[in-house]
Amino acid sequence: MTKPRTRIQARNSKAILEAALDVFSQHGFRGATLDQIAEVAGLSKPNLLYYFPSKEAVHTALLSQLLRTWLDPLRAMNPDGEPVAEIMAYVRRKLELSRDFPRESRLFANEILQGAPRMRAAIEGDLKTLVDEKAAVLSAWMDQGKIARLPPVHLIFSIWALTQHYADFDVQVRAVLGPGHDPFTEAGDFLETLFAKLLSPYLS
Amino acid sequence: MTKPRTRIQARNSKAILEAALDVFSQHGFRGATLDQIAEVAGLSKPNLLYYFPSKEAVHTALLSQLLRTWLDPLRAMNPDGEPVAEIMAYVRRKLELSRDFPRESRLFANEILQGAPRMRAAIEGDLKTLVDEKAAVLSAWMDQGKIARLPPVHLIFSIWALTQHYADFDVQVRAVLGPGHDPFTEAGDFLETLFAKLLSPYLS
DNA sequence: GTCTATACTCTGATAGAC
DNA sequence: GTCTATCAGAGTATAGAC
Repeated sequence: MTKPRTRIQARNSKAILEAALDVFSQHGFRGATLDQIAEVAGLSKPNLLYYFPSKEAVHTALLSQLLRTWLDPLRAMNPDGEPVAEIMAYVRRKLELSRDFPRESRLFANEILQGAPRMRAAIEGDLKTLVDEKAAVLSAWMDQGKIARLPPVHLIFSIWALTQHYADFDVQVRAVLGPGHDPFTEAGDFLETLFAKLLSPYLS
Repeated sequence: MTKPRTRIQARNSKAILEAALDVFSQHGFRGATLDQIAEVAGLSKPNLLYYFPSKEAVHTALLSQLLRTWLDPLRAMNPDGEPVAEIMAYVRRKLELSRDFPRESRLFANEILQGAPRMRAAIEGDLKTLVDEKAAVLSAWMDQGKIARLPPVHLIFSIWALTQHYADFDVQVRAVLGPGHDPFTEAGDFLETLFAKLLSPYLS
């Protein structure tokens, strides 16, 4: 079912992936059931299995889309741009992903928590390659004294950790903040301050 | 099986909780199976169910231990100590928890990812109370100009996010760093630099 | 293309022998 | 206290009518 040919196929395929995102992101691969996915999608279970040959296939379809979307903001970091502005823009885009696509973030988190059994190749391949490339860019900026000298890969980890936290631990964040708070707006301001100070090359 | 009375009971209870920690932390509640837990523990499934009445009970036993251990480092933050040193010590202890008890960290992460169905009360209660209390301490330190003015709760979130990332996303961290790295040692140095700069009250 | 019916396996839990 | 046997229900997947 890679290329939907009719309108009804397109609609059902989309409904299935949408439902699967709900269920897989909340319960992980093994905790998710086709019954639940089919119900959320508004289809019978056999009908779901007409569109995708197996549970595994549905999951794989979601994951293959995911990594691309997930890495786009990092890919967009321009080596020829102004260093601090480029990094800040990356932080902002990553936080927007957390805000607008929290289920995708949790799907990814679930996969990594489980030891990345279905993504290991992508992580050791595409992901590592891209990070290495961008770490080199960060290193060059540090050599030029444009930003503070820090271990570049850990700097990238810190951006991932801080932005994804607001999607993955949303329940905890909201419970602790209490009502009357907008987590993502507050996080945006906080992270801007944090990285402005961290990246500043002046002062220890 | 709250109070083991014989040596064999103590040993088996411990083996079950140990095995359950392995399995629940990797697959979440629904993804974990009693078969798997029993096998890892080296017991038959009925024998496991002699010690704990249900799957739920095993999980609950793990979680009730968890939150206490997890919050101890924050609880230990002393309002009468030297502010920067206290916060740094908290970061260090939290990172040590990630290094020494990664499965516990992932168990917690799984529970929150799933919407905290079995921990909501604890999070909205004990956890929130403690965070509110410590946020007040941080605010006082900011008022006294001892540390930079930042949203205190988000400062705490940032410590959680940055330290837990190295446990929860361990697979990704190691894959990206490649061989020949010690993630936790490097993280310790990096986070020390990060929070030193962030907390510094001087300079914007 | 979609549905009903169903095969077959896995999972949580119990009964009862030892 | 531990084991074998087993149950009822849920789980993935398939067959075949329409």
